[in-house]
Amino acid sequence: MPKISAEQREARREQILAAALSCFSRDGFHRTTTADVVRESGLSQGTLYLYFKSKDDLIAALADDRHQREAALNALAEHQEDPLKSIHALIRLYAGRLSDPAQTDSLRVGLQGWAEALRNERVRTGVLEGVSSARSALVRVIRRGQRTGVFKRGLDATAMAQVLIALFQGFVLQAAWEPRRDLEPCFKLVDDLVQDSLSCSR
Amino acid sequence: MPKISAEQREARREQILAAALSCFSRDGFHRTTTADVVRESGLSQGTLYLYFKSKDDLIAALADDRHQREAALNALAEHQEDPLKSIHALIRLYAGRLSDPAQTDSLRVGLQGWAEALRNERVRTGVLEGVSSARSALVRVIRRGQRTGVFKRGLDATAMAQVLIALFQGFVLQAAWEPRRDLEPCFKLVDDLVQDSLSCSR
DNA sequence: GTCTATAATGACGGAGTAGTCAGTTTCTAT
DNA sequence: ATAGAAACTGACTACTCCGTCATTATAGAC
Repeated sequence: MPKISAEQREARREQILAAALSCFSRDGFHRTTTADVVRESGLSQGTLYLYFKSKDDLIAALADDRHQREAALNALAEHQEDPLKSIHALIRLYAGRLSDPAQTDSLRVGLQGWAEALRNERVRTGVLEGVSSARSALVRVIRRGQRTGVFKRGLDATAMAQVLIALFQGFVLQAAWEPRRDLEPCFKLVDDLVQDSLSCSR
Repeated sequence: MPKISAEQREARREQILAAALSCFSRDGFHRTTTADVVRESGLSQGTLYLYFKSKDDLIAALADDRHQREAALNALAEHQEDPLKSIHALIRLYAGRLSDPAQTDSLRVGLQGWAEALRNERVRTGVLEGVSSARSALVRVIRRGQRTGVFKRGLDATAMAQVLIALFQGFVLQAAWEPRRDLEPCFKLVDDLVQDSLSCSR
């Protein structure tokens, strides 16, 4: 029989992941040593390897966690009645994340992950799946708006979704580089642009 | 007296930088060893250190190079007469870069650099200066358009510039992750959106 | 309390890497 | 030719880091 409960086990895991997030945010994946993570977590070298197969596995686990959370968020915003409200809700949601000091570590590590996606197949798959599912969600919202006559018909929904995603990704970069920078005017402008370009009511 | 001319010296330097770009694109900054760069360049371990102080210095030099080139590009597009044409030219310029197979290494390494900017002060400064100068260039173009009455007056030029930059940055990510993906519909859409939201002619 | 399986520990080995430097080659001036 | 300086070489060093494993600690069964 297990010496610790499943909850305790999960808590240990989270403890390591939290330590790793903090270290990775500070020093990046590659300049962070497993010893750093161990020190930050308060555990021991060996224990790390009871919970993760390798350092790469730890990185991938962080990425998985992140994408799971993101998917949940996106799903949340999608289920508004008014399609225009859905999109505005998404914009507000991301705007909030970018300016929330509690999420800077996550932002910074996310950016590291984007670079890592170029070489690490598992991270790459996660990122692309994340983008792709966000895109389909947006496309569904836009198409629904077009069907119900709230949005202009002529618009290329896929392209529009992709543009919105690129926009958010760019803001993530800028927020990660300069947490102080106020992106609020930009979000305001995007709100207006979306209104103008999507909505039939001018 | 020097044994080789300044041109030869510069050529050697470029030779190393080219090798580094190729290696970094393939394996990332941190999984690339100096031995890799040396092998790819056809020189020797010691020679690398005759041209660069350290591996970090090599990375920073690549970043500097890049930003120099980018600044030149931006300046080029800025000096169109018609402000709207300036912006469209910039869009086409970036669109071209993203789909040019000869530039994938540069794209991929650029993304690495964006992550590196979080920790490496010199890279960070370069990136921020690059963004900032692109932004001011865009702002100048937009303001000029507003003065001459081609663009809507009410618009927040700074926010608009920042939005455009975020957009491009997002496209860079997507192009780096999926070189196959056709972003053309997106650029088309951006063209139209810019037209709609900036221009007074509808 | 004792026994056993599970969990945790941390010192260590082996692999790999950045940067150096004593020696070699090559260019130029004379 | 030859000297001497500049450029180049590559084996080597000192160091770091990941992952292991023999050992120790601990929780629960009885």
